[in-house]
Amino acid sequence: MRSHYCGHLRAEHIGETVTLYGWVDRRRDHGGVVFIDLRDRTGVAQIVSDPERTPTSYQLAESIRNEYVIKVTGRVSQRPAESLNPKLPTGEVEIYADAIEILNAVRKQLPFQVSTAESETVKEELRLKYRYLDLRRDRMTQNLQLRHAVVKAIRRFLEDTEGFIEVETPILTRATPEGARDFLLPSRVNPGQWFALPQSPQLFKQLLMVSGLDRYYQIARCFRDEDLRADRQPEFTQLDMEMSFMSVDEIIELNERLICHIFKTVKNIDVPTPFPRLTYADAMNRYGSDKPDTRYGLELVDVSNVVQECGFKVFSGAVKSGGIVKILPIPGGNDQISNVRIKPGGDLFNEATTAGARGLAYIRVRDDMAIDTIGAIKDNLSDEQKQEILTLTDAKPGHLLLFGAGDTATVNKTLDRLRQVVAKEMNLIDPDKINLLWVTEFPMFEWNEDEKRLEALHHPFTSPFPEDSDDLKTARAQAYDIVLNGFEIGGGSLRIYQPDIQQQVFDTIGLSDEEARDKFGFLLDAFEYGTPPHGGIAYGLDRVVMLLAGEESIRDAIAFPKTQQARCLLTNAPSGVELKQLKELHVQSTWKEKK
RNA sequence: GGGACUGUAGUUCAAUUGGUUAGAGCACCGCCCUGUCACGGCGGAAGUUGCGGGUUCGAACCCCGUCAGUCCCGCCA
Repeated sequence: MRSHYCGHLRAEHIGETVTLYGWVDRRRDHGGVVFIDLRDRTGVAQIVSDPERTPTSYQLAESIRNEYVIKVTGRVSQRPAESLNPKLPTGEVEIYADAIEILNAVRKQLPFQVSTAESETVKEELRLKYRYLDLRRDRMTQNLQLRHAVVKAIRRFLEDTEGFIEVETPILTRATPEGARDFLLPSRVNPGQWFALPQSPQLFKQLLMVSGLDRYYQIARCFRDEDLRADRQPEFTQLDMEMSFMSVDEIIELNERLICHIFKTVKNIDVPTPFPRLTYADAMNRYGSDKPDTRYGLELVDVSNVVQECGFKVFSGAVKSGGIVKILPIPGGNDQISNVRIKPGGDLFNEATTAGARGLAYIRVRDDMAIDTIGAIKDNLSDEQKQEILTLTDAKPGHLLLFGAGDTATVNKTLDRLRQVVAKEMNLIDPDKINLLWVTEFPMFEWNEDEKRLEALHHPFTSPFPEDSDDLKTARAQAYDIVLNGFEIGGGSLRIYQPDIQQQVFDTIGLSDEEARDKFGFLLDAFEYGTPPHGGIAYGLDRVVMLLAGEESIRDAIAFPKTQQARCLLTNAPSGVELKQLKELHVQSTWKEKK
């Protein structure tokens, strides 16, 4: 006799006597024959119990109600071709039960139905409160299994074929001055001092390179105390990697093989290599985004040069004050998108203003190539200028051209959003398409207007291009992001390994010597002891799983996620604590309970 | 911190747009049927319309506040 857990029953077991465990989803008793649909993970296994042979089962039929956890012992059989009911499918695997034992009962009325199509639309609030039932649903079970398959593929590839080892790094660590807000934990033993939860194992993995562990990886939990989004959780999992003595090309090549291995193992999909590469400058120019979705076209066209001297102040003024004017050309958009939607109050107009745009100018190309447009363009642009715009955008009859004018960042952001909305609406996205690309040559720094200083775009340990070292402020970083269908799924860089360059970077972002010494002294010290050139990458594992599972929320790739208010509805965390605990931790609560 | 959407029976939704006793499917309970697999038939129970105010002869519907969930902006090296 063999034992099987629910889901392990297969056709090759026919004829065997087995013991099967599982949840009973539904019960039908028909004249003493007990039919139980036993959920397995690939379909429905069926238990048939014949009262003529097994009177105990018949009595059971009277007592089974609702859902139960059961143990069934019986013979695996195949439904015969000459079924009593000709409507029924034949050849199904089912169990002829000798004994059914109830192991545990299920409460009479579940908070929501687990097994019907309707359960797909249950309010998320309920799903999260009863997450253990939600995870019983096939879709969520499959997501967790997919996640496991991804992690397993990663481990197999990195450990067995590439010689990486996994090293765990501390969860209780130091607060970092740059980057996201830290989760802080008071130290009981060290009054007034605080641990921080790691935003990533960044510094530890660099130190591991100093230690000579030249191929490190970790499935690492990371924490960032920022507001949540559909693809952002405060607690998330990275695949974190770091390697010594490898060039950018070598790191990229290894990671392409890793990703191919994951796709092949998990989805049986062959992803062609090498992945396309776009520089940051090209990505911003052509798509207005550093994580463009290149499954469809709709590339942006810069017309700043055409309109910089035109009479329309919004256009010429934007260019003269250092900004740009760009166009999102939409083939067929003339018919698809009405003026109501582009003008104030329309959804596309709102989309644009949400991104920071002041308005949304447009040109419609008629069948005879004449144009319909707003008065300001009609009156203030010369025929030559209009013609040049049509030429640059490769406009054809039926095209709709949407304008963005203003500072570069706002224009790019506006047209990026519009591009995505339009692509979705016009069904330009092939859902089966997998589009992977590298974005490279990021700038080292970005101006932070609020703090009036330069900030590391990636992080302050990223190495600049050696040939750009004359002026670090405008230098490019040896950094790379990997983008899957418009989602940034990972990013990395070659790191700085020379103390003097690290010092220059700290200087550039305005980190004082004392502060640098205080926060990163250990790293600068370590660099004095022969640090190998190294670099690495980190992937957002939850996001990868979300995309592979075809989900639109990262929550569906995580077993126990938080709500947008960063709460766990299952455990109702966070919660208040005893005053005694706060005292031990030398923390005073200033929070007042609302009445 | 800000904007938008949602909240009605266990659950998914409806309620002719302010008008009688707030309805239906599934689930639940009872009886019947019995090779079911979204079984079928008959019957039943089930509601502080998230919560608190207000307007009105009258509120699920309008107004104010509040709570919760979702999406977005800010934020996320």
